[in-house]
Amino acid sequence: MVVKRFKPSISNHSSDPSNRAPNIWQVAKLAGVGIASVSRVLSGQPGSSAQLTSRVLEAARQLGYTPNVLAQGLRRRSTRSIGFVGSDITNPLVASIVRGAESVFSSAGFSVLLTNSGGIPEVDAQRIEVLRQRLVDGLIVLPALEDDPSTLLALRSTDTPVVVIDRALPHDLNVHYVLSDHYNGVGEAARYLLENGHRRIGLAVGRDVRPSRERIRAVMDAYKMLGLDPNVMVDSGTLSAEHGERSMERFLATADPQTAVILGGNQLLEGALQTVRRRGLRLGQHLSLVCCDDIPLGRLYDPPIATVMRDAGLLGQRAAEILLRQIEEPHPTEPILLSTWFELRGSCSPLAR
Amino acid sequence: MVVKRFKPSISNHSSDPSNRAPNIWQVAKLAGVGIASVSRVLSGQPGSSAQLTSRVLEAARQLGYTPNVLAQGLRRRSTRSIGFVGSDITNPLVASIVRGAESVFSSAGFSVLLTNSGGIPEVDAQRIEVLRQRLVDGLIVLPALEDDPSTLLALRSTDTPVVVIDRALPHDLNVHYVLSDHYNGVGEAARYLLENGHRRIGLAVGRDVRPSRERIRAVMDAYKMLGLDPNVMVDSGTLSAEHGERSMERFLATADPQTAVILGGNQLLEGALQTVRRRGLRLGQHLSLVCCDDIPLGRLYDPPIATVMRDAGLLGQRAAEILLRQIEEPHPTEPILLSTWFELRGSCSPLAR
DNA sequence: CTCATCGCTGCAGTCGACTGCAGCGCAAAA
DNA sequence: TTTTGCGCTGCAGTCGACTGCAGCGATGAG
Repeated sequence: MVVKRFKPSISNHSSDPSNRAPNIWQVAKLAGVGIASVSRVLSGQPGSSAQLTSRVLEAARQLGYTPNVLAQGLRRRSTRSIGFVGSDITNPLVASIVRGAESVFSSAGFSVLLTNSGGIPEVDAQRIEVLRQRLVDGLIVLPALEDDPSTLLALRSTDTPVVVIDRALPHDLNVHYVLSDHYNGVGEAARYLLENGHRRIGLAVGRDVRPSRERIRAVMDAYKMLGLDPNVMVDSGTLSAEHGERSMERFLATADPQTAVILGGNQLLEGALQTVRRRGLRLGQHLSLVCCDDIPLGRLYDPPIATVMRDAGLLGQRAAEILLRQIEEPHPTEPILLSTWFELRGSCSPLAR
Repeated sequence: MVVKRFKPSISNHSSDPSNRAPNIWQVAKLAGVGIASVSRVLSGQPGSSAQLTSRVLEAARQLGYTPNVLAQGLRRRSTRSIGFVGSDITNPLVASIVRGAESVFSSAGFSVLLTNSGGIPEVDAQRIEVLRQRLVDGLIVLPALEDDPSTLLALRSTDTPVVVIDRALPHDLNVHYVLSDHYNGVGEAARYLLENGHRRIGLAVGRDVRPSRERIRAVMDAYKMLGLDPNVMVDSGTLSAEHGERSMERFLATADPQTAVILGGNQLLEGALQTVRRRGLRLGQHLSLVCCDDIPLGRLYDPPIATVMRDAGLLGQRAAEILLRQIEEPHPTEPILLSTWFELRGSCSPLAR
């Protein structure tokens, strides 16, 4: 007798059984069919007559039944959820990535667990661990550092597929990559500057992660490509307004000040502009400025900020697509490289001389 | 014999049992104690000797055991997860709210399921339904509309606590509120404008939701407060750059153009500035502009954009705190009202005349 | 009339943790 | 020595869905 399940529970468990969500047994009873049949119909398995199918669906509809995802997950060993680990959703770039990924996931019936690490590697690690415990079916990560032991350990002890965005982790990690081709866009920008007379370029970058390295390499190579001796002042730090402000000061405070500056990250822009304003400089006149990653008002700033653009939403979408494919069936993949491009705007101009 | 659990399974279930995560039985075996004791120790229930406790903890540590959240959730009827329903994480305001909420939740051991509706009420409803099926312990919602039947139906059929941010839903809904005091901040702004000679104020707002209504009321009341006849041109629509652009055109295209404009939402700013630029106007000179909700570059724009500010992160934090308290024990609450304030910047100035 | 086939049912075990209960061993108190 | 009590164990049932298996009734073919 299955009915025993519904006699008053011995346990003093919290909620009143009467207002509990309907379960599969109630559907089976109402439809006058077996539990196995309900399960098979609702999971879309073949081998049920049309009549059986419609009776089950009707009963489920009447009761407003939806399978309990916990029980389902326990049995099926999958939660149809994925975890996102990023520094800070407040960064428009990260927000766009999440947005792009979430739209792909939600149409595939997956939910996204969002976490923020504040750019602290240990927190990255801790969040990855939490998501592992939550049995997510996959992870999208944008770690603060590429070689932090705790982060790497956490990633290694995860056995779900992982897609890493815009970072290059040690080769022994079994992860998949979606990367931006910073080299290309920043190269374009640097070549524009060099071809227009600039010779001293300041480059502010974040910590030692792939985007920073690629940007440095791109600027260096631009000099070489044009047969010039590289003369780049690189200032690295953590991406923040303060760093932008400090870098800009450093670039301008030398005996031979830089005539052009490339900011490797939109978080630097606010601080850099602060300095520009404080010094009473006019962009595109006294100084050429390029920023990496678009910012809403960048195009409307006076002058508009020349920018190395990329499609952040696409980054998230691609990551989601790869992850879904990996969840379906794991297999090795080549890193995906998405383009960036230089958009010339008023903050950049030929060197007046 | 509990051991039978570990003989080769009859079912052809997918994953190899050998690399499965350890379960409570394995911990009990290794520690040489009973399952019940392991459970009690790990759930922090009293009545275990220090020795038992340490043996259990040691065994759990050795195996790298963490309780299976699905099994736990199934039994305990709670997932320690909450759902966030918002229009678009790409909006910096929403991002800050999520960030604020997430930090509170994660330190309480809760995870956040993020969804985006794109501002479409039916999608709001669908997302709420998905989250209900996922058995979230609570919801934070920022619905696109206040009276959409599908959204309201979805909210009504949810039996977890709900916190609504910046919206006023029908009274019969059993939800909790965290609101911004738009009336105050916009009122300040309007009074500043009126006291400085402006008489024709354009007000662009979003759809008919609480913030829009409060902003309209605030501007109207500002006129009355100063003994003036309200002369406000209100243009409502969906918050977007296009709407900002159109509104601004309308405000300026009349025989008696508005001399000051208040934008009820930062998404309008980009479009509005577009129009300003196209018409060759100088803010703070030919036209005074106030924007609601700060934008990163707003302060550095030339001229800086006067803004009705609010602490969006706090909005999220408060919502999270209320929700956690409701999850612990449901009880009625008063709406929480968080302040907004007017920050005068260069885009606003006394009417030259 | 018999036998095979088809469509379905009911059973029972499984996923992993939780918990009320009976009971046991040991130690201290009576 | 008996009693009491504490700390713990083992059992079994529970949460809800899934699934392999045996089997049953109806149908149609031989």
